[in-house]
Amino acid sequence: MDKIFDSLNDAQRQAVEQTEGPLLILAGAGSGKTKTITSRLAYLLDTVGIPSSQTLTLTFTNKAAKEMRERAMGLITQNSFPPLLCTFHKFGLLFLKFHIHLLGRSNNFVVIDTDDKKKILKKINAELPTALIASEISRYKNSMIDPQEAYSQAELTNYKNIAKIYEEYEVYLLKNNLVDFDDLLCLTYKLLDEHPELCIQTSQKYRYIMIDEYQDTNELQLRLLQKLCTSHNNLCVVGDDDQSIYGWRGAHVRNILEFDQDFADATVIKLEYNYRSTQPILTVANALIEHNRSRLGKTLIATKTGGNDVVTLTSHDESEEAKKIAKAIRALLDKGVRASDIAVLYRINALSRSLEEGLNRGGIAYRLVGGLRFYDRAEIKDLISYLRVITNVHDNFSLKRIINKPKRGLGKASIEKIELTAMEAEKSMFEFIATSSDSELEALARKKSTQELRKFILEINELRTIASEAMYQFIDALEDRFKIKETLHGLPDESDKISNVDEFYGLFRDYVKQNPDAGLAEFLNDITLQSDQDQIEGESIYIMSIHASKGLEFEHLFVIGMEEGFLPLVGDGSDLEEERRLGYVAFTRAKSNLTISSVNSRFYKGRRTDLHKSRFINEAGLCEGSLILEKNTSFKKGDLVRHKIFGAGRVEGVSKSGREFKLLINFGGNKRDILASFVEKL
DNA sequence: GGATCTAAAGTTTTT
DNA sequence: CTTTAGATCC
Repeated sequence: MDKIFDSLNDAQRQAVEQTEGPLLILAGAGSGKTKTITSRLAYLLDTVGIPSSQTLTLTFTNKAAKEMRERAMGLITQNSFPPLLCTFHKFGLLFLKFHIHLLGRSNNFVVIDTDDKKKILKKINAELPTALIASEISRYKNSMIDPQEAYSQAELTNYKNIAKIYEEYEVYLLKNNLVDFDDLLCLTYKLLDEHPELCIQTSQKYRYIMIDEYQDTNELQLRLLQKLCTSHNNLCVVGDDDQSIYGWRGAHVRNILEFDQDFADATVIKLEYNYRSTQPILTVANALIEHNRSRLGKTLIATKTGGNDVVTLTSHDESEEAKKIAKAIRALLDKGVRASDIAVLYRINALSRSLEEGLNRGGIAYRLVGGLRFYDRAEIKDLISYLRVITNVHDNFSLKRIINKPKRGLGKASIEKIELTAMEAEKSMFEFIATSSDSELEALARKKSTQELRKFILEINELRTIASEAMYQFIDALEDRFKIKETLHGLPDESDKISNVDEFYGLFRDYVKQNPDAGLAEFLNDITLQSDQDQIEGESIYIMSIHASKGLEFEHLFVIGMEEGFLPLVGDGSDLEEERRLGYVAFTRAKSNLTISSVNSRFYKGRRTDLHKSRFINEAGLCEGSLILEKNTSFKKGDLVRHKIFGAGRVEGVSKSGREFKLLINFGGNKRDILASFVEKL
C-alpha cells in the first residue's frame, strides 16, 4: 500500500482511492497520468482486493498497453493472475473469438488491415477513389449504420453508390470470413446489443473498467463502454480534452467534455501539477490553449523550478531554418547533450524534407519516427499473405497476392480466369486448383504455369503440416520452399527489403519462443493489431510529426513550420481549436528547452509561398522582441561590441532581463548595462 | 506480363 | 517538388 501511495500527490491519491462510480481523471500533459492509472489498478487489486479477472483496462496503442502493464505489474504485490490490460481492438478480438458464433460466424476469421481493405474495395468498384470509400465505410461502422440504413439515408447518388459498395464489401468480408479493424469494435457492440444476457454477463465479469486517452474515443467506443457498464458504474476514464488531436479521424471530444452527461454523478479530478516541463514552457502552453472555447479548463503548474525562456527563431526560408536548427542541435551535442534527448516536430510530414537536408549537411544523425510502418511494407505483406494462405487455403484474397510470387508465369488475366472459374464451381481458388484436372487448368493458364501451380499447392500443404507439428522449423521451411529473399533480387532498396524479411523471421522465431503453444493463426492476428514501434534507442535525434509525438517527451525540443497555413493548417475539414491543441501538444513535449521556428517563405507543392507567423506565437505570449536564438550564443564575455552613442566597448558580463539579454559593457573604463539589441558585434 | 510514360494530387493516422 | 495510380506501349 505504501508502495502505491508514496509518490502520489493529493489529486493523484484521490483518483486512486475513488474506486466506485464514474470517474473522470483530467490529466494534463506530464501530470503523471500513467502513474495514476497504474497505481489505481494496483490499488484495486492489492488493497481493495478485487480479483484481477474482474478488471478491464483499455488503451489505444499496444505501446501504451505494454508500458502500463509493466508499470502496474511492478506495483502489484499480490501474486494474482495478470489483469486484462490491452487495446480496444485486442479486447474486441478476444471477445469475438469467444462470441462471434452468436452472429452465425466461425471464430477462425482473419483480421484484415487498411491495405487489404482498400484492395477489396478497389475490386468492388473501379470508379470512386478507394480512400474516400474506405473512410466513409469506417464512418458508417463507427456510427453503427448498416448498408441498408446508409442507402436509405443517402441523398446524393454518389452516397447511394458508396452505400452499395459498402454492402458488397460486407458481403465479401462475410463470405471470406474476414474482419476489419472497425468490425472488431462494432461486431463486439452488436453482440452486446443484440444479446442482453451476454451483455449483462460481460458487464458483471468486468466490474472495474478503466480507459486511457478518453479524449480519443469515438461514438462507437462510448456506446460499447455504456454496454460494458450495464450492471455497474465503475468506469474510470483518463484523458485530456486539450490533447484531443484525432477529431478528423472520428474521435469525439464531446465524450470527455460531456462525460457527466453520459455517466450520471461522475466525479471529476484534475491533475494539474506537471512533472515534465519548466514553468516558462508551461506558461507559453497555458497561454496558447486558453484561447480555446470548448474545453473543461485547467492550468498546468510546474513542479520543476527555474528554466529557460522559450526561444523563437525566424528564418528567411526553409533551408535557412534547417541550417539554424542543425546549428543549434550541433551546439547541444557539443555540450554533451544526448542525441535522443533532442527532437524536432512539424505539423505535416512534407516539412521533414528540408529539415533532413539541413541535418544531413550538418552531419547530424536523425531518426524519422512514423513513415511507412513495418507491417505495411510490401515484402512483409507478401510474407504475411503466405502465412495466411497456409493457415487458411480458402483465403483467396491473400492467395492472389502471392500466387505469382515468386513468378509462376501468371498474369492478371490468368488469375482472374482461375478466380472466376473457381467461383462458378463454388470452390476457393486453392481448392479449385488442387482438385481440377490438368486440362481444366491449362485452359486457364499456360502449361508451364500449371506445373508451377501444382508445386505451389504441394508446398503450401507441406508447410501447413510443418506449422502444426513443428513451428520452430516453419520459417526455415518457408524460405526453403519459396525463396522469398531471392525474389527480392534486383528490386530497388534490395538490401533494406532483405533485412526487413530477416527481421520478420527473427520476430517470428521470438514469437514462437515466447508463445510455444500458439499456432500460425494466433501469430497472424496478433501482428495485424500491432503497430510499428521503432523502439531502437540510437545515438540520433528524433524528427516526427506532432501527432506522432503524442505521449513522448524531450529535454530539448524544436517545433518548425510555425506559420499561418501550416500550424494552424488550413483546409476544408480543419478545425482551429484542434490545430491549437496540436500546438499545445507540441509545446508540452518539451522538458527544459523549447524553440519555436517560423519562416518568411516556404517551398511547398512545387511553389514558393510567402508566409506570416502563426497566430499561435502571439497567443502563446511570444510576441515580437522575444528572445532570438542567435543572441544566446553570439555574446559572451570579452566580445567587442559597438553602441550607437557610447561607441566601441568590451562585454564584461551577460545576464538576462525579461526576454532579452543584458550586457555589462566596458566603454573605455565607463561600465554600463545595455540590452543586447542595442549593440552590434564587432 | 512487364516496363515506361503521363497526369493529378498533395494534412495529421493508434488499430 | 514529390509521389502514386492508371494508361499505354513493347
